[in-house]
Amino acid sequence: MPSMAANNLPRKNDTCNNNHTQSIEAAKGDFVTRRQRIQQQRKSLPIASVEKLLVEEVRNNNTLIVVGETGSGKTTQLPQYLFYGGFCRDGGVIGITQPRRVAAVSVAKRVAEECGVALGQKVGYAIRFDDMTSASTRMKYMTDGLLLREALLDPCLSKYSVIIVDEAHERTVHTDVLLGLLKSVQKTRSSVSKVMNGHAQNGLLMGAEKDKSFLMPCHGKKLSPLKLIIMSASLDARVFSEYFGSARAVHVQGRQYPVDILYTHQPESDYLDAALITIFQIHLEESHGDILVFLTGQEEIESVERLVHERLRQLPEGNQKLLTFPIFSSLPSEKQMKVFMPAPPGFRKVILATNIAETSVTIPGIRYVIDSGVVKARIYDADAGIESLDIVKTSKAQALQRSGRAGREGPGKCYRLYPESEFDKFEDSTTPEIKRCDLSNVILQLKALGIDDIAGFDFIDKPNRTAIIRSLESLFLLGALTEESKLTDIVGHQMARLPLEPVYSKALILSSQFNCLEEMLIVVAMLSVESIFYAPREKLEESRAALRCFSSPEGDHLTLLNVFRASNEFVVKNKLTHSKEKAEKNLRKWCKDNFINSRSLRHARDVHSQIQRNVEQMGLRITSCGDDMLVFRRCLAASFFLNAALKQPDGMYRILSSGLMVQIHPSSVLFRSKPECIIFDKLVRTNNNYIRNICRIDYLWLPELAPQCYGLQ
DNA sequence: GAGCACTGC
Repeated sequence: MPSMAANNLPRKNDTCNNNHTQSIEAAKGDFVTRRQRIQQQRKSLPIASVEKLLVEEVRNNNTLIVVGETGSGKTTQLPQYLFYGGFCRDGGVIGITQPRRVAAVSVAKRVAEECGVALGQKVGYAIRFDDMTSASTRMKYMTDGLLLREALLDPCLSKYSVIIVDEAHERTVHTDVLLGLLKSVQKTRSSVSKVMNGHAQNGLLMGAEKDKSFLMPCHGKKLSPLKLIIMSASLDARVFSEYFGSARAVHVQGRQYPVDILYTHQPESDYLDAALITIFQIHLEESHGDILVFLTGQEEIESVERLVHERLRQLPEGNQKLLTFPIFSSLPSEKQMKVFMPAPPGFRKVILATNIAETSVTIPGIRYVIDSGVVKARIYDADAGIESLDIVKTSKAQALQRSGRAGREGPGKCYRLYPESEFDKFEDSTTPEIKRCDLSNVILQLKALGIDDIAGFDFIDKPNRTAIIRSLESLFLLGALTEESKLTDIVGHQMARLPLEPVYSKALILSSQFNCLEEMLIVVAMLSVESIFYAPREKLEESRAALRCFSSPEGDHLTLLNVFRASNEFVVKNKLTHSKEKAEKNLRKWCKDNFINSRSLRHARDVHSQIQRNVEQMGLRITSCGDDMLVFRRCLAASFFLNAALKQPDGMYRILSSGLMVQIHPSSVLFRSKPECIIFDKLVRTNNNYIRNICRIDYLWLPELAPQCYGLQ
């Protein structure tokens, strides 16, 4: 194989440096020892002892549950075992799904290195905006959401011989939908291959009669049965095993150092104060090692940070060697990166984190964990149709995950700020997301896959019936579904194809008729990402002044449009005179000066180019309304009519479709001016019912533009 | 007068 020779040579960024001072021979030597070291590490992983068993189990069973704790090596090793076990013969691909992008990328990189191949060849990854795969890719790491999207184009997932769903215990909405889909695909593919193998040549696919929708695209193709592996870190494999018809489960040992769990004797009335006391108790009495504190949000993190600094000043100078680092998702990435820097000699780090540090971010050097026992979680009230962020108790699994963060590099200690009796009352695991979110998108996807009976779909956990009905109604009002709840011919299919929330897709489709698709692409991209503006407490005034430069009296949508256009102008100018790297660096500086989160803006620019390609492929005409913002606002009203609200005498707003009383969020540019009639993007209940991203509209537009909702009866 | 965490062709 010609590629083998190339694969044995060191690659860029590997061991060969670019200035040619190192001889090829020396580089080869380094490379060999590095390869040997990797092979040794692989062999010492707990999973290595069961390689043969696992390959046999997969060969003999179509579905297998693999339970492996942290450090077992399951994610990196199992795909390689199966590859060398012959599961990619005939060109089949092993797909491995992850709930998070970073995991898909970093694991793929590691496995490519272990295999000694360039990333994107035998081993690759695919995530939104970034596809590192090729025709020769046989082990493909990806996000579970991406595989769901792939299923829209190829409902039988025909290129995959094996699909491994990793981190299934997290039970994200994507994982749950994927499990249902895979179960169905597996059934279909078994029946197709049985037929193809000559059991019944009369064309009647009896066993799969129920799954008609999946059969059609598979029909006529010779497909091998799909091997399915569900990997979970939870100790309880029963749920998955039962769901897949008593599938076999294999347990693989983890590799974790012991963590001492300490509880309080009494319940703490104030966990922030308890956290503070515990931080200093560890700092003054325990040996070296960094501290990770789990809190619920930015506000708590910032207040604990202030309190630590205050108390530190009261200590003798020798005891002041303690540094705090906050980390939460909306923190700009430069600041997030600081948690990874080792503390200066003699100093101890305290990391104050949200649950971002539970799974998404692994910080080295942690020996002590302080667990508040609470988390801010999304709750969905299906009856009222409101999402809220509530502080709730963690589950047992979550508490275990948190304490595990202390035992990654050596024995550790976890201080739970609650009594053991309290822990015993925690739920075993966190409620699956599908039971606590809006289902419009899930339903649209399933409908596009030909699954019409949503309530009858074989979910591992059935979503709330009211939530299903509510979403069906709103999809009907948006024109995606017919009265019989079938996907509508053009609009419904177009909406399912766009990787956006249904109401945003609707806005894009409508805007091409209103001649403002250019503006809507920008606004939808900006609404799709995390908060664009960054307002640190210590620079509140400056950040407000920066926002005023962009703000529009018509509302937040047009303000976002102004930000995107200003940034784009800056980018275009910069591209002419600077290298790509320099231009990107300059854009980050521009963002910082304007109190804009550069990560969010970059994300919005990625979404923008993706959905621009999408609408072009659909044949929509991209035209601009120029300065005629009235047209644009009318288009917003025609799309977001379910989110229209009227001002009340007391300054509150009443949502016309539900009657719910809400307030404009203080971050809105219309917080003070309070127009008579508005549409909003999102409603989230925190301390109040807050609506975010507001645009001024005319009340009289509603019966004209959304007669299905506001028409005269 | 205030922002859990992820994610998508």
